[in-house]
Amino acid sequence: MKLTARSEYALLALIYLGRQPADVLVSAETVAIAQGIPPKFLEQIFLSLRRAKYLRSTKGHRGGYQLARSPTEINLAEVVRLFDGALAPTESASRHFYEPTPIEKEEKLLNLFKGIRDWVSARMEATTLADML
Amino acid sequence: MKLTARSEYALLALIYLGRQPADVLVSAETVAIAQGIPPKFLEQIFLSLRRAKYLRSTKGHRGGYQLARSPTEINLAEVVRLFDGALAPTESASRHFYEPTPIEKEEKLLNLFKGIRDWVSARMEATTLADML
DNA sequence: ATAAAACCTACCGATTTAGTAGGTTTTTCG
DNA sequence: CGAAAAACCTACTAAATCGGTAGGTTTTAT
Repeated sequence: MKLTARSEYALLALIYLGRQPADVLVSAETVAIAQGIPPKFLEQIFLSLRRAKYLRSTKGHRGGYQLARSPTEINLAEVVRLFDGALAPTESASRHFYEPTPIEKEEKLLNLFKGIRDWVSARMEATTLADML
Repeated sequence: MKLTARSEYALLALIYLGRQPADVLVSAETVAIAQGIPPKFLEQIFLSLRRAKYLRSTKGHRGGYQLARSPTEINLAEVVRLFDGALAPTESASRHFYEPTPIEKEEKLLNLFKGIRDWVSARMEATTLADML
């Protein structure tokens, strides 16, 4: 029931970048210091964010990062999923894969958790980076 | 964003016990087999559930467990918290305790997560074991 | 040429998780 | 009375995950 530091940091960094004018490049180092994130750790996170097309990067001296999409087109659910995987409160698979997993036989419990997952997903999908600026 | 096996198993076991007539004793072993839970692991879980007053136990031959409260008086939020701790999606403390943690400076983000936590809590507090039977 | 930046991969220590193991006590039943 | 069945309790452990760190390489502006 908890986010990892990775997704928290990713969100904080995206928020910071979202506040910059669209054409400005900011180094990972700068963002790290501004948001209180371990610099080398943020580098890794930015690598993932770039590969997932949330960021564009420019190499070399005076290079840096900028958002690759408008803040209104980045929803928080996607970002969190990128780092933490599914938003569901129960796995209900992976282990016990050979036979119907115990919880899956308890329909009401399963539906409760599905309902929660759906609500949380919907809530976070409806929230964009723009809402956080 | 995920429950541990402990709370899943606890819920499954409670559901099973909730389905028994109120005065029947069931051994941990029986519940374990019925719900597909590793028996010795379930023993530990039952120990916690008894200490937290969800279960009553009777020792010795023909002994076993039974619910200590009516299914309508056991809400799922409490059970999950017993094993997994708080339901909040972000810790936002513990680390960084010396200075205002980065996420706490981002009010909007923080409020989003508080809102989610509150909704999930409310939902699970409103759901009782009786609803799962 | 140098410095600043992104890029990339490997590693690592601590914590948490999901159990197992192995005993002790208590109680009922034959 | 003795055996079996049950709860009780504590310690251990193997594996995964988490939160980083380290240390290099490549690219580019100045």
